[in-house]
Amino acid sequence: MAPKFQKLPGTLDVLPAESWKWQYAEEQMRTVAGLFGYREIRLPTFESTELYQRGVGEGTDVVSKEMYTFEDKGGRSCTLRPEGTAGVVRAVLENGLLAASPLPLKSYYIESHFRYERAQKGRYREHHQFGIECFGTHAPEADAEVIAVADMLLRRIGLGEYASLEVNSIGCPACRPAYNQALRAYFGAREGELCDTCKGRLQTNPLRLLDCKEEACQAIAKDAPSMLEYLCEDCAGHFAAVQALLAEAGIAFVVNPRIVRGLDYYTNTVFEFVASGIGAQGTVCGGGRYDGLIGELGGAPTPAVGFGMGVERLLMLVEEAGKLPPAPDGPLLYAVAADEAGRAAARKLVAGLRAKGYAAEYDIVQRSVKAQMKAAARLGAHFTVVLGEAEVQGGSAKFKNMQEEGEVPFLLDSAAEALEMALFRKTARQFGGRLKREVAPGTLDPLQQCFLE
RNA sequence: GUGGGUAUAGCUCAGGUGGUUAGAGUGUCAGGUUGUGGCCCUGAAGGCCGUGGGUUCGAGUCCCACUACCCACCCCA
Repeated sequence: MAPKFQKLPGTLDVLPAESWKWQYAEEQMRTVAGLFGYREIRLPTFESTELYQRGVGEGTDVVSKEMYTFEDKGGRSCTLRPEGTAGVVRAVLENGLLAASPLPLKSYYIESHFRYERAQKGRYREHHQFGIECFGTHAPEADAEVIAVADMLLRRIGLGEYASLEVNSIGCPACRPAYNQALRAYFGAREGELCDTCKGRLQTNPLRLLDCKEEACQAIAKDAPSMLEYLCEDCAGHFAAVQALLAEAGIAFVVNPRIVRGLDYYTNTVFEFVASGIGAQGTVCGGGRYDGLIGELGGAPTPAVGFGMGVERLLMLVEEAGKLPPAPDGPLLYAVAADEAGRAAARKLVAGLRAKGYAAEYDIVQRSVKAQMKAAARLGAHFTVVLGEAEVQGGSAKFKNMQEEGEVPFLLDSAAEALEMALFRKTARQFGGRLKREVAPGTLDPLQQCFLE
């Protein structure tokens, strides 16, 4: 029975039952970004089409055939952002941030990107990306730091052994032309064996031949001259320094001379974190240096590095690896009402707990006691209490622990405080005294926090 | 843009060679226990079988088109 309205191809619903996974991932992203001093930037979802044409590059697939472009009522050509960097650069320049703030300028974002392409596992038309950008330094330490952010996030989220880092350098305007020349000479000699798209790219962008997935092309590319042999002195030194810094930081990597990025703005360092388990889309995170982009978009030439990380892909990997944390706790109390008097008492008790900052629920569908108990169990409530005429008269009720055995009588007037105490004890047992050292600051709620102090 | 596969209940799926009231499991709701969850039992609700054509006396079943989804290419996160 096809519903009247269905979501558009390549879009995704994140339903209430699983939104906590997204919140968890985003929380980790914000935490790690914060540890490295990156601050959030929030930008418009659409920009002028020209920004992307100039920024990402007319020759890229993203710009030439994947953009959601429309004309608004004022006759402007607008485009739903297909990637994050161009918009960040625009905002940084428009607001004069490079002049007004101390360098480096570090920012991060978590936002939707839109690309019109055929959806498949791990690839969507609207996908979410966590990205960071670091402006104003050409030092290799910046490259290493940007990579370290991605590495730390992947480790914290449980993917340390599942995603591997590949790095490369694609040179700068000083050394790239010579390399392109060498590639043309090498591939040109065997042009007949190349696939059609590669034949075309031979002139326009020979770098991309290295990236072709065609078997025949790969076989040829295997022995192609490496960019690394053509790097100018500056680029070679920079790349060597980046590698040394990564090694020093204990971040494992392999140099893969065949990684090239699909966006035109990259220079020097490029990198990808790749993993298996999300279909054919192995790249969870991709990025690199883009020293030419700011100038291209009208700013004073400024070096920059950054990366983008696919949130959907990240979550797929985390689930695949079985590294998701347990689902969040249910309410502290579900107050079951047996009659009208009990209903009023339940409302009061629940309101009191909520005011203290604890999740608590009662039945708002007027169901039977049994159905309310079922609802409480399904929600994962820690405690239930059945309230009716008798309890209201007597002023006390038995609170049932839903997760262990046992019923405890509490006075209704002080039930909220009693439940707080019960939660204290539970927390104490769960975490024990070593908690302080093992748990990162900010991951505990205020109650757990004060228990520790 | 290209190729392959799929489309039946909220979800996962059965429904040889076309035949009359379309099934299971699970989930939902209710009852068995007139005030107590998880196990068990019973019942109910929930389907113009993706959409539109065609073949046929008759189509969930065969044919065509469309659409969507899945997988892959391309590209990218």
